[in-house]
Amino acid sequence: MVVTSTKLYIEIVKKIQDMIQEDGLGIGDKIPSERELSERLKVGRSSVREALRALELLGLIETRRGEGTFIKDFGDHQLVQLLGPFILQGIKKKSDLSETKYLIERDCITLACKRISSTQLNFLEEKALSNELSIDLLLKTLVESTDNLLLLRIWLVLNEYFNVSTAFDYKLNFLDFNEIIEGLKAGDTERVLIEYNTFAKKYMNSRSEDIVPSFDGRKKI
Amino acid sequence: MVVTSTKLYIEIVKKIQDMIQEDGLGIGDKIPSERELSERLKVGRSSVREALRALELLGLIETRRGEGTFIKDFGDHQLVQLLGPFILQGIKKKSDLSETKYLIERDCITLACKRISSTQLNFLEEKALSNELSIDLLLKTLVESTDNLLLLRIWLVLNEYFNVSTAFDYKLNFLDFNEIIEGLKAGDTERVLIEYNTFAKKYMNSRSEDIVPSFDGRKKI
DNA sequence: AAGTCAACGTGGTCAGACCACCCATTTGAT
DNA sequence: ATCAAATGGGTGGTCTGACCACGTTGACTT
Repeated sequence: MVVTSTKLYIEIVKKIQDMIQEDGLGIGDKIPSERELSERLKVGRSSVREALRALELLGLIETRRGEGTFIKDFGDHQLVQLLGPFILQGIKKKSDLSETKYLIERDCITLACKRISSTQLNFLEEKALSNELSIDLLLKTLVESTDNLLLLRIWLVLNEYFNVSTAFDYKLNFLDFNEIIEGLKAGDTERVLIEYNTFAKKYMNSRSEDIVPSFDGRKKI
Repeated sequence: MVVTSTKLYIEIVKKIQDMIQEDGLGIGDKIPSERELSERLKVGRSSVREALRALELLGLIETRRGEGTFIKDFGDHQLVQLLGPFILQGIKKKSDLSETKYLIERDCITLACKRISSTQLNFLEEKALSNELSIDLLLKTLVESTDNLLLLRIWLVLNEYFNVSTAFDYKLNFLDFNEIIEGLKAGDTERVLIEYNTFAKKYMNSRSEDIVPSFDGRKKI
């Protein structure tokens, strides 16, 4: 038998990803059945299943009993739901998460001030008026407006992790949202960031003094 | 048979988590073998394995063939490693990659100026003197100095893909490195960033005017 | 033509087998 | 008595085949 130093199911995950790419499959498409994958890749079905479970946890596929396995729109994974009890242990890591999230959001806001489209601005205004604008939706729209798909995907993962690992339900009122939207309209980065910091600081538990003061302490240099 | 609406392996994950908590197991401890879990939970071993794969993916456990399964320090998730190829898949615009890499590096440099240790500074100085300091090594050290494991993992993935997808072999000489190291010593963020920008600009092909001018054009506000 | 239902394909699960590996113990030679 | 080699048991890693539960499809009935 072939010697495999790395775990087989990891290899299978990669092969399936390659297969998807080669066959040009997209969101919603059906991938080969477990039995067919097992045959094509010449591995046991149980190994294929372990690989599929991994992909499922990552939110890349969706399995429907009796139907098959389908490529899913990237997003809501099971993943984080399972972490609940455990995540409380790694305090140090939790700050890693919030810190990283903060940094990326700040970058995205800076970009958004230059790149956001009028369509997206109108969308935000409408949502704010009808009181349907949440912080999550605002941030997501801003990250999207950077027109950087990679940045968006990273943020989606971070945000999902963050939402299940933290009890952060801070709310902004209409005036806060309006201030941000007006800042975006004017392309005034500082104005938007100052408003953003008012609530972002609240979840930046530790070490925040290293990064947040980019405005408060800006003058000190 | 009992009707199970949710997937069995999800249930098993929860039960294992409960079991760990009840037994008061901590980091490094060994959890029951797959066969024993299968017996105690009255489920098939393959189902237990699917649950363990999930926990492994989340970085909560570590399996060692011939030894057993052990509770791991929550942190270095396999997650980002597996997510890497996926996140980057379908990123058509290479500029997304370089832009994201740039933003994260700039954030890390800002943090590094406050957090880098004297040990790390000495390391950089030695490497620079012996002409063994590459841009990659410099950046990696700076990212590490942020003491943010998540940030490090994201950067590692980005850098890896950047290096294979781009022919960027710009070199810095000793004086350039020295300028950066001196800036780090003094905690002078701007000084380091200005030097960093001199070569970072070179791989920021498009849209760079949106982000790079944070120093060049800073005065315009 | 519209409705019914049986066969098929799918994922979900189980049981048992064998392998590769680690480790502690026993065994053997020196 | 000492120490190295062989052994045996326990563990995760993988494969196979079987059965179940569910959705779809298409031929059959009405």
